[in-house]
Amino acid sequence: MNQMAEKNVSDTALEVPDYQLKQFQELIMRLFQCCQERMQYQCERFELPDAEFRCLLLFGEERYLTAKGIAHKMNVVKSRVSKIVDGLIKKKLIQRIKDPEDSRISLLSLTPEGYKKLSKINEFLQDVHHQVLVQMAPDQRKAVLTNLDILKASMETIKEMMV
Amino acid sequence: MNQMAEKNVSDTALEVPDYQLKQFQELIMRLFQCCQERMQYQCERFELPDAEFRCLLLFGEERYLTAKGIAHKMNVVKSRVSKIVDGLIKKKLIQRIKDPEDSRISLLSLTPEGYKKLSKINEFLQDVHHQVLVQMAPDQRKAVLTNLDILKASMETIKEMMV
DNA sequence: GCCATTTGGTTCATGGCGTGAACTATATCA
DNA sequence: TGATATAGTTCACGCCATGAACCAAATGGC
Repeated sequence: MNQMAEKNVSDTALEVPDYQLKQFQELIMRLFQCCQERMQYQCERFELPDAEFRCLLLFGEERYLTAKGIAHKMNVVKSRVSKIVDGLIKKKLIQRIKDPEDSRISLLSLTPEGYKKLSKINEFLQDVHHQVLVQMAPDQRKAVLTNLDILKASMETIKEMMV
Repeated sequence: MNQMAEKNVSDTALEVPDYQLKQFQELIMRLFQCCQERMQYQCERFELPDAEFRCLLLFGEERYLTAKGIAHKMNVVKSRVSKIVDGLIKKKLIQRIKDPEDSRISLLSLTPEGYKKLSKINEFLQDVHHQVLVQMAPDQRKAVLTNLDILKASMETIKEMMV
C-alpha cells in the first residue's frame, strides 16, 4: 500500500476516466452505508448488541466454539471475547461446558433458545437479501452477481496490499 | 420490514434460486468487510479516530460547517459532535469562529493543516478506488459499475422499508 | 518426575463511539 | 418584556475494542 501512494495516477489515468472513479466512490459509499444501517436495524430488532449478534451467527457454522476460536473468527482479542460470551450466556443464548479432554478449555454451544433466536435471525437475513434480489429480472440478477463477484475479487486483492 | 417477515419465501422462491441467495449473502458480507477493514486502515494511516476522520471529510463539500450541520450529515446527536469537534480542534485540523450574525453559532472550517491533511486523505481514497477499478478491462469496468448501480438502487429501496 | 514454558481464559484500566438529559446562552416572537 | 425555540456543552451511561497482568491447566525437556 505504501507503494500505491507513490505509483501515481498519471501512468494509468487514461484507463480510468474520472467520472467512473467518482461514480465508483459514491456507489461504494452508499452500499457500505446500506450495510451499516441494516446491521444497526438488525441489532435493534433482535435486541442484541452488535458484537453479540455477530458472535451468535458464528454458531451457525459450528456446533461447538471456544473463546479462542471466536476471537479468531471475529478478529478481536480474547479479552473482548470474554465480555461478548458473558453477555450471550447472561441472555441464555449460549452455554458453557468444560472440555473433558482439556480442562482449560470451555466449549460454547447454543442453548435451545439460542438456536431459536439464530434461526429467526437467519430467516430474517435471507428475507432481506431475497428482497433485494427479487427486484431484479432474472438475467439482470445474474449479471449483478457476476459483476459483484468480479468487484469482490478486485477489492480483496487491493485489501491484501493494505498491510 | 415487518411485512417483509410475513410475506414469505414460498411465493417468490422460484424466482431466486437458493444458490444465488447464498452467493449474494456471501458477496455482500465480503464486500462489507473489505470496506470496514479499509476504513480501519485509513484511520491508522492518518492517525485519526474513525469519527474524526469521517467528520474531516465533510469539509471537502463545504467551506463552513456548524455543529448542527455536522450532526445531521453524520447522523449522530449533537453532544457527540461536540466531542468530535473538540478532537479535531485539539489536533489543529479545524478552527472555530463565531458567526457574526448569530452568536450562538460556531462556524467551523479547516485550518491550513486540516486542508493539507484532507487533501492527502482524498488523494489516498482516489488511489485506492482507482487501484480497484484499474484491475478490470474497460468494458468489464463499465459492466461492473452499471450493475453496482442497479444493486445500489435495489438495496436502498429495501433499506427504506426497514424503518 | 519436576520445573519452565506454553496455552486458554478472566479481569482491569484505558480510550473511542454513541445516546439522552440537564444546562447555558443567545435569538426570536407574541 | 417575557415565553419559547435554537445552538452548544457537559455528564452519566453502555457498547466496542485493546493490552497488560494474572490464574490455572497442560506440556515438554532434562
